[in-house]
Amino acid sequence: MTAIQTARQRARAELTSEIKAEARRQVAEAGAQRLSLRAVARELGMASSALYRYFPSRDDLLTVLIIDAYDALGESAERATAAAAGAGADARGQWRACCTAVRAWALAHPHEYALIYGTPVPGYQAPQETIGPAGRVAAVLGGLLAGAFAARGAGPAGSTIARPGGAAHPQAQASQAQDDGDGSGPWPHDGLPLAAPLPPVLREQAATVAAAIAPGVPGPVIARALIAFTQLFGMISFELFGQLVGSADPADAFFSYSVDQMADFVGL
Amino acid sequence: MTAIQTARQRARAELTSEIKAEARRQVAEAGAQRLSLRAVARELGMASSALYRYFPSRDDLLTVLIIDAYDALGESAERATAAAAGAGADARGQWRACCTAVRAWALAHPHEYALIYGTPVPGYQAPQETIGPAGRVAAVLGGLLAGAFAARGAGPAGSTIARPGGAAHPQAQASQAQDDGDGSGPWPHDGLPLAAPLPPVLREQAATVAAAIAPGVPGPVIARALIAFTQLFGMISFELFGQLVGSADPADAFFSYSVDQMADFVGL
DNA sequence: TGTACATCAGTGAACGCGCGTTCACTGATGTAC
DNA sequence: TGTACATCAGTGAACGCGCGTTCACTGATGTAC
Repeated sequence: MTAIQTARQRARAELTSEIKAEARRQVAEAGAQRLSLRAVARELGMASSALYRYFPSRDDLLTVLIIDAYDALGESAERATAAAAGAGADARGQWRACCTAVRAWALAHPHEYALIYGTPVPGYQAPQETIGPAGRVAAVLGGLLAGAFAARGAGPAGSTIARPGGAAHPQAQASQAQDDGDGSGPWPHDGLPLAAPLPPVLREQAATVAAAIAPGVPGPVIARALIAFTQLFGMISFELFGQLVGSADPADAFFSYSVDQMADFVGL
Repeated sequence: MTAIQTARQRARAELTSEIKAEARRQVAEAGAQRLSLRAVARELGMASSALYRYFPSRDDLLTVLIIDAYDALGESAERATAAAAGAGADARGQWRACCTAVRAWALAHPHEYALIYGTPVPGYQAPQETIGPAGRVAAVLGGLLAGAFAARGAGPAGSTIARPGGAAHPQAQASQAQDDGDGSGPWPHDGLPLAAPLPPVLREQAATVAAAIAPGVPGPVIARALIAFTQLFGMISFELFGQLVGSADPADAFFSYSVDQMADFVGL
């Protein structure tokens, strides 16, 4: 158990990743349900039974691929967001960058996208380990909201990421996560009233989400962010799965427009 | 070819629908990819080869099930909307009824929902016949918008479906489908500016959609309706596919809130 | 009304395929003394 | 440093399964004269 790996350990690590790579290749090419241990083994020039030294079953291999896909998507979103921030983009610009990266990744890896956001494999139960990676995109967007909210709450002096046309409300204070009441606060909603107060159940769910990934953001904004989040993935799924044929296909313009509208919607 | 069916014709019609029913049962229970011609034949007590007298291939049987699923969902949405209208609901109430019916159907028939809105079966190409049934829900919502828009454009006298709190703009006229410019018109947007004019591609796509299912509704409203539409199905898919676990699950409150927000968003 | 023929439903065997997983085994690598 | 033993990777055959589809066939139903 030293830092120096034995030859065996190195070989094992290498083969493990070769198996994953080949499996990923098959999923990318033909979809998750066509993933076959025998085909992977064949391609790697080994007996199919040998794979069982590395993965206890097909489902376990699938789980690893799912985690990898979530991670790849999450990393792509994080990178794009950070790059936008580095280039001086405000919160809205970063939101755009994140959403655009998610779509770009999905278009580039449609079967891997389907693996994580499409129909779940029947009988397959996502294990605990997938939860973290699955939340990375949400964490990025939640972080953006939290950052923007904190900056605005701090007043004009701290409003480096305030939207050019957006009217900050300097009189308000930054709220905490439990301040998820009616959403009246420092948030410029582009004139859109956050009218409907959250029903109790949603209020608590929003508080949980806020505590996890968007501290300080009030409940109604979280609720809207959830709406924007489901819209984002709904739109991408529709595009990939052919549901936009006959309406917004090709979807570039619609996507771009939607992202803008949803950024308005959440108050960025 | 008379109206009177021969015994053969009656038997054929009956068996055809029995096959479909059994196939539907299997899909409902285990998902589309588990649908097996042999299992269907087994359950019906006949040789598997006999099915080929009724359906030329497994894919054709699947296509029929897909069409049936679209039709069942569409009919459910249409019924609920009509019932709401019959009960005196305004356009917004009908919109709610339609969305709620879609979700209810999806929750009651998760595998059939996945069959039509989940990951497409690899290699399967949806044939022309699916297009009509696939558009029924969209047609309902488009019709609601068109009706509401026409009523408001006609002024207060015709505003039988005007929203109680909604401010109609009596000075404006009902626009035609090609009046899809900046969205300034008789539409009360709850203070939300339809600021961003549509880019050319989206503008044309919106005009096509409007011409098909929502005549007279301006482009920006169509674009927002498309956003609401993708949000609706994105949210339902997330709920069914387990993506809301840890945030808005159970999703009843979130769903209801979202429908309200999106009704505001499209100006109902 | 009766007969000859065509149409069609349904059968059962077979083709050819691929899959996940298990198991007893060989031989190489690593480890403890 | 060398030896005895334990660990582990990989093999190849086999189990048991299910699938979609084809084909030659039998026998019943329908039709034309």
